[in-house]
Amino acid sequence: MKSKGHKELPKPTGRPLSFDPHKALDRALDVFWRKGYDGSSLSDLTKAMRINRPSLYATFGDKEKLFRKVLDHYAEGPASHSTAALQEPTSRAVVKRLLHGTADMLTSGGNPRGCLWVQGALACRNSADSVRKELISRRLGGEAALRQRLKRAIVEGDLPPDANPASLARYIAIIIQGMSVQAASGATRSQLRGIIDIALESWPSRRNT
Amino acid sequence: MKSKGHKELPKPTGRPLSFDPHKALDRALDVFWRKGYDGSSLSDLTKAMRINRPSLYATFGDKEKLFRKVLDHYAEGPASHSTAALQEPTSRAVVKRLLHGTADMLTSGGNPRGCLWVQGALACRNSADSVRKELISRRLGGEAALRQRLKRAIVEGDLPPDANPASLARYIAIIIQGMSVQAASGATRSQLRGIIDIALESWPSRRNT
DNA sequence: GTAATTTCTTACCGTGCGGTACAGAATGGC
DNA sequence: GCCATTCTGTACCGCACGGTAAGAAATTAC
Repeated sequence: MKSKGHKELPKPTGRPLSFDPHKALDRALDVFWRKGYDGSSLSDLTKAMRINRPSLYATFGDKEKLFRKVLDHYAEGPASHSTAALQEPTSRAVVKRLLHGTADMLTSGGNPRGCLWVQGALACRNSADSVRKELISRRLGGEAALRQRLKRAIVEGDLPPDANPASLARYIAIIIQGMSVQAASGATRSQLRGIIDIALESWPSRRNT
Repeated sequence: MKSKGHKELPKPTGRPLSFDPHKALDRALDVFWRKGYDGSSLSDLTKAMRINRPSLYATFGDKEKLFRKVLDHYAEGPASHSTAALQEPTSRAVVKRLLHGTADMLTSGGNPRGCLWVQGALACRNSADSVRKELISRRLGGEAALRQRLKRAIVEGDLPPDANPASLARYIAIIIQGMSVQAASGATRSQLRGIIDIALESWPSRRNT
């Protein structure tokens, strides 16, 4: 590998791209989100992205690499609330924002129903096994980040010292993933909010934040 | 349709079946459970069922009809705890048995990880749209049964009169479906039990059952 | 035995899949 | 102009899919 310069735009010779890769990724996200990994065929993708098949291959690699890039795009876009929520001051505020942000995203009119991380992971055929593992690892990663945040909350006195960060984080993860399934079944935003209220009743906290 | 006798075994002429349809259904359940609807090919199925393809077609109809029969088989077998749990005397006992029964099933060594109703419903391609709807309807049916049971609990004074049966049933459904996703991600039985303990802390009840 | 009936075996059909070869079109360098 | 370089469009490849036609094999009825 050569050392790359600061932002070297190395005189792009040759025929220029006729599409915006960022927009194309957006449209690919929409397809994968709606249909899952296996359910999205290359024809679906190229049609939505308004790109020919060899262009897709040249720009993004094969289908699986495109999917991974879409996952990054998803984490930075529609799912960005899940990382942003960790910065709330108290654990209760973190969890509250996490759950409400998820419920809003799951039932936003412009988005497909459900969560890409959950939709894509299940019911994939064997050939997509690495994709399944990737999604599992991303879900576990989010859960681990929350667990770390809850540990900090204990140190800060925000959660009681005998609280179990691992179980609590897993509990929240289950709520999120369950809401995703419910949203795919047609649950409305207010219904999800009703569930969040119940789920938060058992949240341990020293303050009534 | 002619009126059928009590157990008429109407002298089966012709070549007899060389397999047990019940066992074959068992093996088909295993395949669908592990791989989902779309992920299970006819070759996977016939290989596991030890049946030739035309035999499958003659006995069970096409792939979708076989899947529906497998769903019934699943409801009567591995998932039978979910209907049995409704007969517990108190709402708390119902929910407790429901959740623990699910956790046990999800992490039973002999079973595939996860829940057939959840695994199969998501990430299916368009062609299997009717299958997706069938699974959604079965999940909503289970939720409705629990809701009715909780309404009865209010009448019986087992739940406070201001409890919301619809939200509570949905809350439990979310826990179940979330556990299914977690089990597919590798969660262990004791981890799931830890979550159940947290989830039940917010359960309203007049007795400490 | 022979006919009738039902199941089993093999081999195949059309379709859509993910991925690619190849030639033509659009740019920069000179 | 004219080359090198890069992208686009079409048409194709091998493969696995769900589903089926046709005849051989196994049983009962008589």
